[in-house]
Amino acid sequence: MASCDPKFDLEQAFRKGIAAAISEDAAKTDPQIKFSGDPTHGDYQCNAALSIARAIKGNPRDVAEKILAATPLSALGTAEIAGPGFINIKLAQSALQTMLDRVDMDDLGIEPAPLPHAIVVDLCGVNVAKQMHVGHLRSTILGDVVARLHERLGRKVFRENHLGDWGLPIAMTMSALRRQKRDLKSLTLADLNHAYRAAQLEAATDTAGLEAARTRDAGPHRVIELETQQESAISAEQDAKSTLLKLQSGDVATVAAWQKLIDVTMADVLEIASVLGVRLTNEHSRGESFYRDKLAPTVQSFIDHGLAQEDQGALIVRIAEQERPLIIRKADGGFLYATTDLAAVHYRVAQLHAGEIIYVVDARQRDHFRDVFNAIHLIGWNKLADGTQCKLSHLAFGSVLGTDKKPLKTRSGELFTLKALLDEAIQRGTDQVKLRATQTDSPTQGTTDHEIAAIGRAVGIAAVKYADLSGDPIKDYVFDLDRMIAFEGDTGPYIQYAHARIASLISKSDAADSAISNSAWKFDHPAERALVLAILSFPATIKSAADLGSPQRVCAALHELANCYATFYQACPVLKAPDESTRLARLRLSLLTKRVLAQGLSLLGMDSPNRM
RNA sequence: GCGGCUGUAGCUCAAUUGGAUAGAGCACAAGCCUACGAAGCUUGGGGUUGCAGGUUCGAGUCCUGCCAGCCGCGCCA
Repeated sequence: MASCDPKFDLEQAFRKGIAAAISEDAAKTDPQIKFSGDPTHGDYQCNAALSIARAIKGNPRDVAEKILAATPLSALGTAEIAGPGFINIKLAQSALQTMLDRVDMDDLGIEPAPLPHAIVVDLCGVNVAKQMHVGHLRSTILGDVVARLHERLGRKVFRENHLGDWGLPIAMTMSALRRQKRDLKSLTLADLNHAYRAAQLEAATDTAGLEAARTRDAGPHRVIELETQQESAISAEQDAKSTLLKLQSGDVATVAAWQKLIDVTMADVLEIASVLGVRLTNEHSRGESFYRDKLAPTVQSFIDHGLAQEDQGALIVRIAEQERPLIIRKADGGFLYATTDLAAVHYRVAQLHAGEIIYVVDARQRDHFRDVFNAIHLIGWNKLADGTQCKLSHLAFGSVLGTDKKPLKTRSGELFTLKALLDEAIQRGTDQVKLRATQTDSPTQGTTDHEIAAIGRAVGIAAVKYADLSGDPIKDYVFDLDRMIAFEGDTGPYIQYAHARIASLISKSDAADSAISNSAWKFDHPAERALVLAILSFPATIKSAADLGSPQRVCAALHELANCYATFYQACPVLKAPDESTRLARLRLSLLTKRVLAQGLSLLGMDSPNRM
């Protein structure tokens, strides 16, 4: 099967050239084929001559000459040497046509790249009783897109929603609810969230205050005052601990209440996932409680391997060259977050046969994951049955900040909920679609209310997701409602717009599909050529986006493609092309662009409506 | 104190992992709907890439040292 990737073909050719002109050794290094940003430099360039020249102490231009002379470019195109030793390549029309034929198939040139083992994507990670806020958007959609990319390449993916459904916080919430005498039957997530926050405040606030007062030698009156406040917190904590004990020992009423909290939380999570177009259902939920029976054996394994030791009553794992150990059992005998994560890795490798586990989790947990991964390596739980090693990676993302660069809060002091954001986005999207549908000459005129709602939703959601996915995940980002729900410029709706425009063009053309798909490729105008190159680079972008876990690459490629199309659309009349063969060729190019755009949007979990 | 991340146009972000003149969007200014959707296109202004060194044909990218901001740092998750 011919390749549809100019870069790949050029790499093959230049490797041969380098092997013949320099040495087999030199050919093993990257031939450094890059897409030319500047069309005056050709389509692609080979930058290998410069680094090879240094290695063999030769003159870069001479080296480039030699390499080029030995490179079997043949039908691929022509090349010339420029600057200090760049080899600029202009691809031949015939070669591009062959590649277009390859892309213009059912798989759009994206060939399967399966892996021997499954990939686990740990995403979403909400806590029971906590409402999803905008911070959860990132883990959920980043994880979903990473999963989609791997799935598209034919890889087995497990989406694991490592729900925070076990431990003291949930017990605190339960005991708070009981003390408030809440009827669990009519419980909403907002109530839960409220109780959760109240419980957190009760327990946390004044511990910190008291500590501070003591360490800073505050006056005795202040300390006593705080200690008095502390008493209620302590009694609340006692109550929570006894609730936790009941839960852990399987007390029927407590377990039933616990299940109720999970149900209420999950109903909301799954609804949001559905609105977001994220593939996440109940079957992907494997929360902390799933591992509860595996915690003691996990700790025992570390003891048996001689990796755990007691320290100040707690059980710790020492990690080389690191001052702070990883605590796997508390002095009171309880287990921690880290214990659960260790057990989860074990399960995922041993039972799910994961060749890679990708944790899509907040960057603040970096140290935690580093320690857990190190502990896993120590005990060897990353080894698969066939002897290969599971790769443990943390796809860390930054925090969501307000425009004042402080943690996001609304005026009331409540966190901005994810639901509120999505509702607003859908509302604005719908308003916009509705407005356009009433304008004369609008292609959406006569659209039913039902369709308008569907399109408005697609546009609004795409805007929000694109805003989050198009940047580097590691950076904190400033939450700006207007920016996240923008429909113009470098946005999701911009891509959708290019797609809808093409759909409208094709339907107006009255050309039979077969006539379009049987026409000959033709692209003489620079805008057409740029569009062709953008199409051809897409499959490789998908592969690298999957391997690097970078959805932003997909966004950038789609924006580039949509932008090339917009320029082409402006410069090259399609329906009123000068002659029939040009008309059909441009229709074919448009149709292929439409399919690639739809594919890209789908990988980002966005709809591609035909009208908007 | 120790460790990590970040610093690019007025604002929000890119930069094919060391390549040629650092690019987009927003905002601003000027054009383009009697050719197919103006959620669009074209053009313009706007930069000492936090600072100072270093490595080399070549640095926003790698190294060293500073500065600033954010985050993390034993029995919460």
